[in-house]
Amino acid sequence: MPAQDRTGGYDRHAYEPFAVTVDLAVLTVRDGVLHVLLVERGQEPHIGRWALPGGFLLPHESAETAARRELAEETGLADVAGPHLEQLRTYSDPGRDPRMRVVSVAFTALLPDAPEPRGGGDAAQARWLPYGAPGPLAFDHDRILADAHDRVGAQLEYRSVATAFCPPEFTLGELQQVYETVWDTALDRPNFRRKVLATHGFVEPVPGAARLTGGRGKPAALYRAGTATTLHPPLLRPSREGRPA
Amino acid sequence: MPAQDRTGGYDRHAYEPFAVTVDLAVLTVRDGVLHVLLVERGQEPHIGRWALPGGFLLPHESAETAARRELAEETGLADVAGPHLEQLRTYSDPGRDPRMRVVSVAFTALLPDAPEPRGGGDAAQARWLPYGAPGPLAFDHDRILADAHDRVGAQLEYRSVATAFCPPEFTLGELQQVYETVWDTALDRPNFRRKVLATHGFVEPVPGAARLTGGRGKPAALYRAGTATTLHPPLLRPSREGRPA
DNA sequence: CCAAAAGTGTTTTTTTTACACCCATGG
DNA sequence: CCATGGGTGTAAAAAAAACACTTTTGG
Repeated sequence: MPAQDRTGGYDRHAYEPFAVTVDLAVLTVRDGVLHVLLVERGQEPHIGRWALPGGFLLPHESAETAARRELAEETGLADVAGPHLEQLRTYSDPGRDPRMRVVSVAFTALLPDAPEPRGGGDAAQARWLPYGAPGPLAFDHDRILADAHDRVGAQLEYRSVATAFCPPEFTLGELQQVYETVWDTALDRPNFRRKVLATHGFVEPVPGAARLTGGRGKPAALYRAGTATTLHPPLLRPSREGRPA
Repeated sequence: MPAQDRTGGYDRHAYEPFAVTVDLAVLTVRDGVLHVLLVERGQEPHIGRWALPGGFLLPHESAETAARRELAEETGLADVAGPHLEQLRTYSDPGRDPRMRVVSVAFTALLPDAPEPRGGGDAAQARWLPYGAPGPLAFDHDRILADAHDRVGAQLEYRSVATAFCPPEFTLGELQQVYETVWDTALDRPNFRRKVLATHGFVEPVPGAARLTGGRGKPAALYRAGTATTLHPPLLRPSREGRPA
């Protein structure tokens, strides 16, 4: 809620000030492996550990604006439309930063392929690392990253976010690889194709265009992201009911 | 992210302080109508308008703790387990409060039936109002409330949140009414019943218990919320493809 | 006996799955 | 001509939808 009190007048001392930051879980799929953009910490606490990129909100920025700015600084991307960026949740446990009270708004960003980040300025150099590879991250970033992965996995079912992992023009094989990578499941190609094409507004064909993938095989038709944001019907993840633990 | 900088040392002036609050979208279903818990504002800005309940974070509180405390204060409930409470998203546009910079973490709370709120202390009296009935709310609360409604509607499909609208023991008819109210759609009773019972962990029967609903008709068997948090398979909302706008 | 609400059964339709098969390309 | 990846067809199985019908209660 905006500033408000229940005792009558407006009281400037009714609140405590907090530092507000954004954290970014930036994901991409590279050769069938999920990668995360991480920064190595240069000072205590957690010096030498990997951390999610992020930074403070400037006085007149919304969290969304700050997240997009940080993303541009960290990756060196000057994208016009910009990558897919979405709020994940806010982490506010006292003690999540030992130095001070910090409330952090976490975002998930999805990027096509993996342009190696060019340090865009004063920012510490960020690097793509395979998801799960770097040991424990700094602060509560393991938790944030796990939440981001869960959320993206769930969103693939009913939102058209998978195309955010793909370049502007992509093949259905590439789209399928996104699903298989994030879900860590193999999918039946004919059935995947049919579902995607039946889900209207998900993808639209680029007439006549085709591209060879992997150097061999029949060139694949190209598609662009459609206008839909939600998938009707959804593309449900295969159930893992009778599966070995 | 926790406090961090890119320029070397730790700089206490690298950030601006913000006021951090929580806002609550508290929902219940009463007689087949969705109701929201609202507070009438007693001072400027937006004096006399309805607003979502909420308040400031205390220095050593997480947003979740603050939300639960505010909910208890506002409703007078002293629930042990407490109602279903879940983070919605964070609203941080500069200018959302004309007086100062306020970042607000919004929550959705779901309650069974509608205990009329008893003012639990110094809090302004809160009231249940039908969803959509009160004109424009204060600040950006219309947006927050709409987001909450969207989210809950979507969650009914793949999460077991519907039981949070029901008392500890409920009939399948009551559960169905939750779906019908939030989705604003009629559902086929036999099919609904089958789906709910097939979704394992959603509900479990209370052996031998039954209750008369509406004074007439066959007494309905009672159920409790199951242990599942996600629904397998999901209970998909009927598609509105060929529907009149 | 009637109305109302719960609960069961069954047929039809649609969707999903599994898998066989054909196509186009590079080496 | 074979390996590789793209693309189509189809029959069997499963799931969803539609709707008739039975049960149990209060009046």
